[in-house]
Amino acid sequence: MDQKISQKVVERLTLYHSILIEYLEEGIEAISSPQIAARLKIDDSQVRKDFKLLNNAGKCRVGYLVKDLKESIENTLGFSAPKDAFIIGAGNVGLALAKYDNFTNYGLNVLALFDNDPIKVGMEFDNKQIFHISKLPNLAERLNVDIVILTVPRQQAQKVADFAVESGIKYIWNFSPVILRVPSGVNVWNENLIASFLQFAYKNIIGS
Amino acid sequence: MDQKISQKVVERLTLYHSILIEYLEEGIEAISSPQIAARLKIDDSQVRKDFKLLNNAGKCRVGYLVKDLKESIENTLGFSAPKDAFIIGAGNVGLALAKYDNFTNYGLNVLALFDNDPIKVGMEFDNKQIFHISKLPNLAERLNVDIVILTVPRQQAQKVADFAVESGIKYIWNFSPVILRVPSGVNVWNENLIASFLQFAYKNIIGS
DNA sequence: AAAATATTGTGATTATTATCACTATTATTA
DNA sequence: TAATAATAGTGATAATAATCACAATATTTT
Repeated sequence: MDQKISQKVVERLTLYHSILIEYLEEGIEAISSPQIAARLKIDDSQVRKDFKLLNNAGKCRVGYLVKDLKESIENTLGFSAPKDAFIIGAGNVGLALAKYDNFTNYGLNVLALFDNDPIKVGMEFDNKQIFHISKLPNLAERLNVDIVILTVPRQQAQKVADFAVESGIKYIWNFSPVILRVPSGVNVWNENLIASFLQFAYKNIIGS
Repeated sequence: MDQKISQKVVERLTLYHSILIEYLEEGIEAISSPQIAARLKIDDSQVRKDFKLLNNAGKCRVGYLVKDLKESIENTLGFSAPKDAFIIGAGNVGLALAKYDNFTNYGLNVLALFDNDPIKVGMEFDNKQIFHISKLPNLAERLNVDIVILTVPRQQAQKVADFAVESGIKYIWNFSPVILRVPSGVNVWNENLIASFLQFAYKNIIGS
């Protein structure tokens, strides 16, 4: 599949999706590009061009069918292709994500958690067992998991990431505020909450 | 202050900052643009142009001073201008963020949490009290707080946001997967974790 | 001291992204 | 039925962002 859709567009697709859920719940069948654009404070032609990429045609004077559009976005973003993952780090963030069971509806199944704290190991959270980190290589191979959500403290992040890579992990969703060094072939996505707040603060509070 | 620095640059500044912390901890005094660029897999001239915006000069054949650069970024991003905030929603995500005490080092002080669950109200978490949501207007005014971190379930997000706005809140860091409707003058920053994962998955797993 | 090398700083170029302006179409209203 | 209005679709244009290329400079090596 050719990556014809840019990251910018993918980001907007997720925003459109949130709005479509709302419309669906309200029982509204059609939505127009100016309506969406107004909600997101963007240009309406942008919205139409994005939908064009999904091969989702609208109807003049009516708009787009909410149901079809939602399904188009879900197909494009891979909701229906379930991906199994582990969480490494059973701290507050790790546990919060483990209970975020909505993930499953979006194609992400968290199968288990890992930690090195003997008190946590053996416990269960939201039907997910917490294993000792040493069990990672074995379970990753047996369950064929190559995605981890990394929520360990900053100081341990690189070391744990190295271990995950040795265990065959190919995709790391990294919540530690660290730029991980990984070999080529391994993909990292950074979710730095503090950094995100700083961007918000700069845009709205400081830099204006 | 004129907003001379674009969001894209601000985003990179937060990434540079993570790397600078690492260098500082290792006791390395200088860092070069190619070093940073290699870590982030971006162009080195990009790094230099970003630093130029901070008025932070480098030295040929040596690079930039880690300490100075880090301070420049922190000044620009407002680390030293403390901002008080409330968390609304004492669920898993809310509690995880409340314990994320690193926030304080980055200029964000969480003063208290709010919830509508009578069991949670009155409890304390990481020295932060959980108040009933009805106390929000009063406390926001008394403590002069106009920033909230919204971590309530999707179904209640808009209603709670409306209430927060009525209470004088001007900045909402929104963790609910909902596009909030707010009056002009109120700023929303969306942190949709599921959407973020979908972007990651599309980029690396699906769309390639 | 001279040559080689690594690095900054930056103008020029290219690529990407967003906006504008307009036509075609379809539903609604007079 | 004709006029009006709202909307999709889209090429052209503008704005923004990233990359390239290279001169200037400082350090290191020979």
